[in-house]
Amino acid sequence: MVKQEPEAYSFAQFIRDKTTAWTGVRNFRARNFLKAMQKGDEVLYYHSVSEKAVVGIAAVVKTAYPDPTAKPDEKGDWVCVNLKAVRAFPRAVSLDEIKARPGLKNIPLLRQSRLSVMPLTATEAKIIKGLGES
DNA sequence: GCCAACGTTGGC
DNA sequence: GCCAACGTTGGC
Repeated sequence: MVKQEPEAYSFAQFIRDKTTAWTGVRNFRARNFLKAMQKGDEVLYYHSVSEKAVVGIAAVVKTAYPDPTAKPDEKGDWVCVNLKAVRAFPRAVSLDEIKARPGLKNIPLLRQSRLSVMPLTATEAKIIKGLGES
């Protein structure tokens, strides 16, 4: 799952762009999760702050490579991945709904709200997709 | 290498 | 707009 403020880069914009480079991640843990992404992996797209809901699905089209927006003197080897927008959910899955699901109690989104890139188990992803596409 | 101070993020 | 949580920075 990746997280983004809709004011900064909304899923609607992402759909229009079709693909995007997921750059600008400057957190070590988030970076490690970026590096772990495999081509074809599904990515849930969460709108933070003003909307607080999972709004759609994307997919990894290119695995981690050096982030072109990172300055050479910035410490850490920052990476980005390329994502493609797959589809918007017919119905956004709100943070409240996620909190209400016992099966989603342990997702990093709830446990560590500031992490911008995080892994989900297959089961967790399935529950959220089930809600969003029902 | 520890820890206080500060900045940022994100939920409320 | 506030504040808690977290990460980062800098003094010691």
